[in-house]
Amino acid sequence: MTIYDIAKKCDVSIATVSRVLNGSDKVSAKTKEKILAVMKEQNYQPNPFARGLGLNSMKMIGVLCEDVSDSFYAKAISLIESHLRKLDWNVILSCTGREHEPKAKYLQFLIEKHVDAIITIGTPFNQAKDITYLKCVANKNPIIMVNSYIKHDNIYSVICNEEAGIEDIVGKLAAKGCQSILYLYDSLTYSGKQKLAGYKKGLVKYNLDANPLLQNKINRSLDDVEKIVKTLIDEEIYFDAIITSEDLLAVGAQRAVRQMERHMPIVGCNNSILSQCATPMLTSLDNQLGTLCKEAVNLLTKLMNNEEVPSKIIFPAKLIQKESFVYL
Amino acid sequence: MTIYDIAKKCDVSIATVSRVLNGSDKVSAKTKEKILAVMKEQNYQPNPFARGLGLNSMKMIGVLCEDVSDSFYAKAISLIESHLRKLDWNVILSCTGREHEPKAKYLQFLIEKHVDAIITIGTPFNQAKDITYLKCVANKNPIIMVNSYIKHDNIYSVICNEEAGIEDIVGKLAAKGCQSILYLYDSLTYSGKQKLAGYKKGLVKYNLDANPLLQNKINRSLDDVEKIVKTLIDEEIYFDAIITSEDLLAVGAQRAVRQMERHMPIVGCNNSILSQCATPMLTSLDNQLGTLCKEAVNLLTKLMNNEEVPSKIIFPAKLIQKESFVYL
DNA sequence: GTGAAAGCGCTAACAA
DNA sequence: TTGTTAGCGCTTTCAC
Repeated sequence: MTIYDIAKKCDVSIATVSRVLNGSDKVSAKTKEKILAVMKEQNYQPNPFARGLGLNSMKMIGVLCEDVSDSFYAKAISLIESHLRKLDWNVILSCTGREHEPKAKYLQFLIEKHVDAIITIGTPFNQAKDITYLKCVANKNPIIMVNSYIKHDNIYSVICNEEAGIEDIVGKLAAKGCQSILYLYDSLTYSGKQKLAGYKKGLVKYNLDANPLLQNKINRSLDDVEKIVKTLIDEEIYFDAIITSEDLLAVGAQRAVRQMERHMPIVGCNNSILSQCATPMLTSLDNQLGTLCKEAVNLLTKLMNNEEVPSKIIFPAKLIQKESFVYL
Repeated sequence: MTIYDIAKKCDVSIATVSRVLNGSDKVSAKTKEKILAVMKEQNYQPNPFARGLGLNSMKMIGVLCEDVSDSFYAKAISLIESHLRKLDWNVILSCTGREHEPKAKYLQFLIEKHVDAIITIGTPFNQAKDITYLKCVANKNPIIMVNSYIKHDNIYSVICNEEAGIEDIVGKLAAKGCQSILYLYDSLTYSGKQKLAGYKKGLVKYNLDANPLLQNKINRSLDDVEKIVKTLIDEEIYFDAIITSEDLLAVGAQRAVRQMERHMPIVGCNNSILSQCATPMLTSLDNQLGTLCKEAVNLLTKLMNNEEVPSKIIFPAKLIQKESFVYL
């Protein structure tokens, strides 16, 4: 079933059929109606490749992240996909994995498919070469980064002010009387850097213990985080509160602390389901992923309509206090 | 930069260029080399739409599930994407959501894009109309179901024998002396039905308490599961072990049980990260998702090569015993 | 408001 | 081994 068949059945030219297909107003109501009826009757579906050839678009958006199986990215993709779907856009997925290797190729895969735009979640690109390639891609395709930022033409960012969020938490903990806050993080993505910066700023601002042993970069693993917390306690490094860059780390930290029969406020980040599965439930900094993703799609829509859009949109983070904040 | 430009620069015809593009062996080494060199120099990339038009394929696989933000589906998509990526296939995503409404349209979206095949994860389609449409689609496009089963030509299933897995757990609990096992589940997907059947079979086989009040269908929500468990205890419905169809439910169940100061073995399903985040860590039935996804892609590859493949592949489930199994 | 026809960039059958 | 050419199914310009 092609446009020719429809045209023949309607006694019109393919041009006219094409016009109704593309919603042109230069078709008489009667003709349009007839054509639509036949299309429906024949269950006609335009060939997307042929359409793509002509329009140079198949209405596909490339979505790129490190790892969909991470609950944070998964949530983001879920939100983005559902928003895009409503607007008749399709999502084509590309995951780089967490290995430290060149990742430009994952962008390349999307470019090869001629996606209309690219949305990145988090910071899939960290190496200089990859970032150079990303900028190069941006010259042709709009790129929207959710929770990451690179200054360049045609790259747009929707981010959460996690720096201020963490700094604020430090302040709240200081107000509770905490002096030595342990900070555990697993990576220095854009978001990771913000949070670390917020922690450091907070230490200065509230005049807290700046012992460098209280800042630890570790693997994102329950075992590893439990081990380090226990070691620190064994070695009598004093701390009276914990902030982690990720809920999973907070889960492990809390478990270790309780096994060592200690009590202290513990705060994670992302406000994920993991924070609810821990006992007691973990207080967590919500980076407003829902808002970010919605705005990312919104921004994309505007870009496609050639409207002016800001290159950076920042939302505040929000502390979700749960059980793990009351212990001291 | 098109195939014509490359041809001109190489002083050959577009046919020859096309041949090297498609790895034909009917090109002299010298010509091939020259063409490849120019392609690289010009950074030529074939237009995927034009290619799609000719080959009727853009090497895209539609992946369909209810909800990527669910950790089980997220993991599956992650695995499938990475396997397909290695084979140069792209994933285009379609999520139906969990609302009870017609879902055929989400399949339709993929069909409209002329994907080469469809992989479903879990049971996105449950209503008769949707299943009819799915079967209809199968007449044109191969469909591979991960952890679901529909008998029909061109629909292939890769599943885990969760029925036997659950039945086995019931046996293990009986051996521990449990008499009344509470079973909590949230949905009757294919997998959900298998597990429930396994539970029931187990009750019969091991001659356990068949009180229907011990089988509860509930929402997938921590709050709801906690509520029901507490209510049952309050109402003095006796049970001395819990099995849930999902780790999340087990997390909530365990929390409720402990809050009521009871101890009993608790077992979840999916062996997800959630089971590790709970304290104590939850024993869980692993449905071998990694194996299923790998086999699904493997099967797909064979289908694309017109090799014979079985319509149903079954792997055994595996009980991962963690802390929550030792209490009694 | 409608039609004829020229692309879009590629594949593949057929010729040479 | 290579080239010529006719599609693939659609969009769009230009006439009418």
